[in-house]
Amino acid sequence: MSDTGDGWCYRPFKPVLQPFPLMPASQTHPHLKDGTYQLITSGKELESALRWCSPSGGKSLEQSPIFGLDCETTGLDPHIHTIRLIQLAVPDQPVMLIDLPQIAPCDRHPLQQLLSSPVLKITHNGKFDWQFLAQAGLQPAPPFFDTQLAYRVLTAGLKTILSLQTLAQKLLNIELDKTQQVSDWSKPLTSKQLQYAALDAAILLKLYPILIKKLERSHLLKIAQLEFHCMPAVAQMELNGMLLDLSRWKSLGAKLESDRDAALQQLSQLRIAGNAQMSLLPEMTDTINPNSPQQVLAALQVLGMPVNSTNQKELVPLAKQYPVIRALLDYRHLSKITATFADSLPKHIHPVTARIHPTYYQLGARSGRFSCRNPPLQTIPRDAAARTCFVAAPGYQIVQADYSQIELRIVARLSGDAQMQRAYRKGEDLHRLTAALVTGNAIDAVSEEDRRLAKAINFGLIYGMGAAKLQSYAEMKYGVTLSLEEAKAFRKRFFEAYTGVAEWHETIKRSYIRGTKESRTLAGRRRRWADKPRLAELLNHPVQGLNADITKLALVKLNKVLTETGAKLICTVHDEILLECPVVEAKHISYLLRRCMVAAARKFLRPIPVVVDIKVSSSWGGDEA
DNA sequence: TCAGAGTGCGCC
DNA sequence: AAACGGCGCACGCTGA
Repeated sequence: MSDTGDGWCYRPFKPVLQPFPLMPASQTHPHLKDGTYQLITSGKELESALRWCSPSGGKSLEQSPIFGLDCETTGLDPHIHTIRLIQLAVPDQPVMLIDLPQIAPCDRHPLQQLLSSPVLKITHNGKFDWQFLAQAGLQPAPPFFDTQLAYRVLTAGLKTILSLQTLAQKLLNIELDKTQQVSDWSKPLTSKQLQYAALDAAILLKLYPILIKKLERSHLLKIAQLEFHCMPAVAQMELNGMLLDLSRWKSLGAKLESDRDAALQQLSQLRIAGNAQMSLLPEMTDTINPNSPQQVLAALQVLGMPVNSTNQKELVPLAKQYPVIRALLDYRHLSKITATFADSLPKHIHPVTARIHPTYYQLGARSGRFSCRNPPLQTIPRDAAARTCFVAAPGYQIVQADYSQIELRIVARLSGDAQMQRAYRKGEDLHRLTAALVTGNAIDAVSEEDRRLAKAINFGLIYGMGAAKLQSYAEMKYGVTLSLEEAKAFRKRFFEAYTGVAEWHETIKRSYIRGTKESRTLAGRRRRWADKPRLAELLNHPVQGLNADITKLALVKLNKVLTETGAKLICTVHDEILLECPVVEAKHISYLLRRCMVAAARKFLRPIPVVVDIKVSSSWGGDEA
């Protein structure tokens, strides 16, 4: 699909706003007049139901503008469980309940045709239905309208429950009884189950016009459509999963565990508090649990160390002076990695696919970013030792692409800062430039340490970090020691050098003072606050949110161009996209990936140039040694 | 005993 | 006046 020229380059659907008449009265549900259904249990019934109007008569279902789509399944895992019932709710018709297991695969063609037609499909958490339908060979095609995503787009930032039940109650004032949801869908279906299933799909048709109006009134229809178009990509990404080299991972885990134990050994030998030893054995008396912040803090204070907390921020500056603190930090790090990653990842290897399939929530973060869990692939340690364990299947390669300094480029775009814009247009290194500007050195004379300092300054100060925090942030993340006075001075010079950024901050500060309770990205995404936002949140959302908008647009573009290839989307981490593709296609896929990502970002960043770094290798962390 | 808030830290 | 944001998970601890 080519660029429509209106700022988006996927096909928008036309909202269908004409009201549809209520269906025949149902005796079984007092609140709804349209709970009637038609149970379809054979190929013959399916065929006649899907063209209930003769060709000479009225329109066929495919010409119907919309239908509500829902599935009941035998469980939650699309690699293991299967569809029991497909519900299609069409305006003016009884809900069609298709008992899929009873329809022979060769008789499913009319259904396949319907689902792959460009009719608007209304779903609630359609990612779930998409995955089960795809696994059944019935992959539904866009356009989609997802009531859950729509409601999240409308309420982003607020604590809101997103169940269909809640939406029905809030938007339609209908109480849905969900007790049947967890009933046994593998046995012959009861009329209660059928009634429940029909109602779920019928409700979607009712929610749709209400949500459309709300989205339009809030100028959020485009963002919602971006999310809807993104949904199939996310659904497919979850199905694809990632391949973990288990033996490699286990030997890494073993090494980390022995390193951890060595750090603990060192810690106990240092005898940090009288008789008390650091020990992992809680049944021993007189021991300190090194995993207990409380106990560790007490022990450090007994030793007379000037700490009020045991977090990294406090400890890192002391590590050079006290070997015991160094050992504690080493232990903490290794303990964290082994507990959170080494031990847990193998548990997530899927029994059927032998791959890892996390759950991605495309609106999991208030900013519009993805969140990811079970396992959180977005937080895998970035060192090569860990990431080389995520490998391509035999005959495949991993194509990894990430935006270079996307958040800083967004700041340059949003603030219009002349200095930043010029630097980016000339292809300069912005961290080097910042280093030169705050230290007063020539740009060619910037040392590596200065550049690390500048990174801390750039990433910290754009979101309004104060001098004290900059000081500890530079120390902790970049190993650069600053006095508070230096931190203050650098902060001052940063805003003197980047006056556009200072003005941009001022603009946001004014809306903050006026008491604004919402923020918009350049693409129109909105974040709301129930109470007064913090200034830093208002500074952050336009940047982090636009990053999310851009990455999602890239995914949408990508999904379109990958269909004819052997490439699979396997992971996304905020400004990064991972594909797995046959070795012979790697070069072509790299080209497509870069093109999609650059096009998506350019849409919003122009005139700031966009840079996408791409690596092709046998693993996420590059080619193994 | 167990849910839940709190601390701390992995990532971007 | 001063203020960096967004996540998920493991852990120890608290309190009903």
